Amino acid sequence: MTGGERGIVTAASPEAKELGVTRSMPIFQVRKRYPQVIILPSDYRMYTQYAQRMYGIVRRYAREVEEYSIDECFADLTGLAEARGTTYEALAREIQAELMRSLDLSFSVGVGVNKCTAKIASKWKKPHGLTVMPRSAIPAFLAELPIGKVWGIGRATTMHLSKLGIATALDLARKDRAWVAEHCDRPLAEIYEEFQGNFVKELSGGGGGDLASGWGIAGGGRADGPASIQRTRTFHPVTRDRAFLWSQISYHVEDACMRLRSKGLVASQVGFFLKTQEFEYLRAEAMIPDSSAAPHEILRAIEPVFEEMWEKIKSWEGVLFRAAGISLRSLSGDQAKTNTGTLFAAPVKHRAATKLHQTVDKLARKFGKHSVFLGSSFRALKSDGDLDAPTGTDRALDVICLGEVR
DNA sequence: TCTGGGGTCCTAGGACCC
DNA sequence: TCTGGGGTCCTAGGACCC
Repeated sequence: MTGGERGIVTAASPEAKELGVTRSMPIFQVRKRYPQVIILPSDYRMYTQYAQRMYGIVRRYAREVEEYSIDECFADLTGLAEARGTTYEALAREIQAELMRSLDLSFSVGVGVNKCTAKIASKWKKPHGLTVMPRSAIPAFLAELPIGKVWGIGRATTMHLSKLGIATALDLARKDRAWVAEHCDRPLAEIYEEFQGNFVKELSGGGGGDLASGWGIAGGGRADGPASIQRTRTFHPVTRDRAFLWSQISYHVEDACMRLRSKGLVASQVGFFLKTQEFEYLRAEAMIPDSSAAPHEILRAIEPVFEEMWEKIKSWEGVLFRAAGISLRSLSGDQAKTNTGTLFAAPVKHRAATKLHQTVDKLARKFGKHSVFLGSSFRALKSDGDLDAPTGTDRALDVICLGEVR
């Protein structure tokens, strides 16, 4: 199983699952109850490389491939079996064999007439299963499937449906459209349509769909770039130390900006939140003047809003926080990369900032992520264990703008 | 299930306008 | 404005996924 670096299980092998290891189980519990389980840190860079190779192989067969997650993709095979004078099952088997041969990993493959049924089919037999669900066989599969196991139906919807007497996927599929219109929201209505054998959920990036595959672990990314970049972290013990919380936010902003720059993007909106001990969220948003990927500019935008939130918090006795996070939204390509900036931006200053961040990014690659950071992030890094408090042998220079440099 | 982190999409209702 | 009706846009937050 993996997740050793985080303290909870990220992914577990079939053997570990067999023993009783589940996702998000605390590592200390695994150690105690199943000492024979091998615990590894997650290696997302490696998984990402494998995922890219997986997409590449599937693309050799299908014209349309959606990179759904770090370990799954959807592929549109429409028409391909006929064109090759074979069956969809044989075609799927060929792709699966090629994946296993090239990557030396196990793959589960499902074939269906739309994404929903293909997803069900791909999970039907694991690991290295291959399941074909023709339109005529859909009801037989759905009859055995608890509604809560369907892709897109979570706890809340399961509860809602259970009150309406729906227990299996087939119970839902058997309803008529008038009933669906009355009791279901759009996502659920789409699932219903796919249960009828219709093709409703497009592959992202266009096309149609026929095959889903999945395997144990593995990093993907949308072709059209992310819609948001988030950073969050839980800390313990819980706290209501303002400086500490601000430092967490600063740290996350820096981190997210680094990611942003590595993708050549800038953000024009930022949201942040504090999560209380009781799992309640306090959220706020700010606009970033002149879309930016510079942490100090984004922090400047957040600061007054944070201040406002803090005024409220001050009056709440005994409220403690367990996590903080930020989210960069409204992302777009960095214009400064292609021209000299907007009419009203200050081009000289902007270039200077770009140069500064190129240097920061270079240092991060060379010496590690947080070799240079904003002074406001210092406390978060310290608590992180990434960094010890300054000692006699360390040097800490206070540099304007950058903060502390060690 | 005492509960991690990084994402996406949908929707109710407020703000604003005519 | 002792005051109707309807449209669009935006945002906060819910729900879900891996």
